[in-house]
Amino acid sequence: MKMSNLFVQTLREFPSDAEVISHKMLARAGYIKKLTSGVYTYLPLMWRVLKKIENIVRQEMDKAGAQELLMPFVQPKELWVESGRWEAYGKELMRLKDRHSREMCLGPTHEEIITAIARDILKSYKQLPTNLYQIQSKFRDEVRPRFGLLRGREFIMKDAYSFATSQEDLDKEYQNMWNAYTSIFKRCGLETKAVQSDSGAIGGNVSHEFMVITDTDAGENDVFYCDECDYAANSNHAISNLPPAKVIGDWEKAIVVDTPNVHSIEELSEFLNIEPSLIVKALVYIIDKKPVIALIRGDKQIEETKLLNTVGGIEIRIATSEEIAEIMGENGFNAIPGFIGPCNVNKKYLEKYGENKITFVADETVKEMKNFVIGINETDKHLVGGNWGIDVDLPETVTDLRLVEAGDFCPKCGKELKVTRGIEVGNIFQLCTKYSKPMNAVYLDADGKAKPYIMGCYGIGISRTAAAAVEAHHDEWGIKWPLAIAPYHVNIVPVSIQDELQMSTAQKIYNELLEAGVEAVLDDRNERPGVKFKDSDLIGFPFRITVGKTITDGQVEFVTRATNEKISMKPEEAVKKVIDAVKTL
RNA sequence: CGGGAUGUAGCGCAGCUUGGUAGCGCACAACGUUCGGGACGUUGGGGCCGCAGGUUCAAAUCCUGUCAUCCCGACCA
Repeated sequence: MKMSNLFVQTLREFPSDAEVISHKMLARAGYIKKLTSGVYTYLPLMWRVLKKIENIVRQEMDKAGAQELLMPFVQPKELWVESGRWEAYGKELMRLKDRHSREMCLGPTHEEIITAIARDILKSYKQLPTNLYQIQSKFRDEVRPRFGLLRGREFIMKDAYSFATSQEDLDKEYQNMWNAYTSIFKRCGLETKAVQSDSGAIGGNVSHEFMVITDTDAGENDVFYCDECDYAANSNHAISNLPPAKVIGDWEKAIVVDTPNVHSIEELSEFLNIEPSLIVKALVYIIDKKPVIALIRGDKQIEETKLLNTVGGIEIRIATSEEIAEIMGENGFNAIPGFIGPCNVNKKYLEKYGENKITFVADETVKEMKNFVIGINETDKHLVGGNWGIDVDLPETVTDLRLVEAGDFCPKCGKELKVTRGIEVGNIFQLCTKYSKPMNAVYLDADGKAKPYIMGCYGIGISRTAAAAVEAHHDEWGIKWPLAIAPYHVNIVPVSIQDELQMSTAQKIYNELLEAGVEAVLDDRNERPGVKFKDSDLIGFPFRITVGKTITDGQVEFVTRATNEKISMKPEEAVKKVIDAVKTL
């Protein structure tokens, strides 16, 4: 490709609406153009990168025995009603109506469709196991799209779905996909860590996310990991053992004390001069419009995903002061946050809301607490020296709701956990019968009985992987693409196109590389050398061959973008170096 | 959905306080001088100043509404 023909416009400045480095770089280097919030055009350079990632994914998926197909992007409501997700998926599902007022949606993922296809075709255990995948644009109407390609609304995804007759076969396929993913990301030049995660709206039991580790804002997930063993988990799923803390108070018996204007755990611990770990913290949440009060040890935080899963809800948020007053405010109690508690709750307002009555849940940390401090739903008062079963009833539901912190102990080996940020580029789920059962997707087993498929699903964000690669590989001058996913392998830059020897040598190098199957660009523009070098660095060609004045001595300059190392050598050596590097792919 | 901000040429911005019919840099086109890390000069093309109302002789500028975009929070494959 001649640079003069390449459809690209690099910018002198970063666009003002870009926040993270991958977005800034890709926009400035002419890879992407925003159409509307969270929706981007992939310009020719970007499309080449995406196709390369797709091809790596395709090769590894095919090698792993999966078969590619392509499902429709627009989907009918009926299938989503069958799976129960027309209600459950929430506002992220982009819904629309056709001219007959039939309700449809844009595919955010394809479990419903693939399950419907499978049940029509996979009738016998003899056809199983099998794994089907596609690479396609998805649409999710994100509340707040941001970070360019990292969290767009429209994005390209590879999604695979496996069908098996047993948990053993699912386990096998899960491991098979795990291995394929490891190869895929490695080939893309990305270091990833597989971490345990919550399965979210997709549902199911076991799941792992493949994270590109990056300690920047672009990493939207907190990952807890252990250096000593292989434990690693997303914060929404991580568990830990706690360092010792004081959980038994010094009070002889339970008494109510005045705690005027004390609204937070911090203030309360200061006021009473005690450890926060002696206080039972009560937080009022609204989950799917119903009030939920969650109890946890005062020095710990609630992990909302865990709470949501415990209650079985979809939408979660902290209640407003007004709502707390509405829900809890009775008997002269102002219901100011800070004095809420599970005890002393008037039966009247437990029942007042009918189906929306208050649910109480507790984190495991509170169970072991004794002689503790707790809110009793009375303004400016707390109970000290309280005990479960005597002064306060422990909620029926006691489970892990706690957000892990760095410094907690690894649940596997007991060493201290560390935290880092990660970009999720892939995930694998064991769905089991989550979709096959409600959708009545069954096969006939050897014993002649109809059984639901044991399913798994496996996703890779193609466009997100490209952005993550930029996050991982760049410097102040621009992108440093890994060779395997770079839009072109090499850029050949004659310093002056007026110089006949420079130009003819560059042209010769270019021709030789093209003939060898190398993806080369010849910068034949009548620009000053500085412009060409800046563009070359910004666009991120893995190699640059500069043909300048030293060509009179038979030398060209060979630049490796990854290290910015420059070496003087003969043209034929430079050609060989590029060909050799490309051969390793 | 809460809080904050911004919409003026492809990109980055000024002009708005104090209304008088739009400007700068980059990019683009032409010519000339340049030519190893984003050159310089001259000339030129490109804007319903987000949109709709209102006030006014006159609105990019003041008022109201609306839409869009971005940031923080909330939420999240």
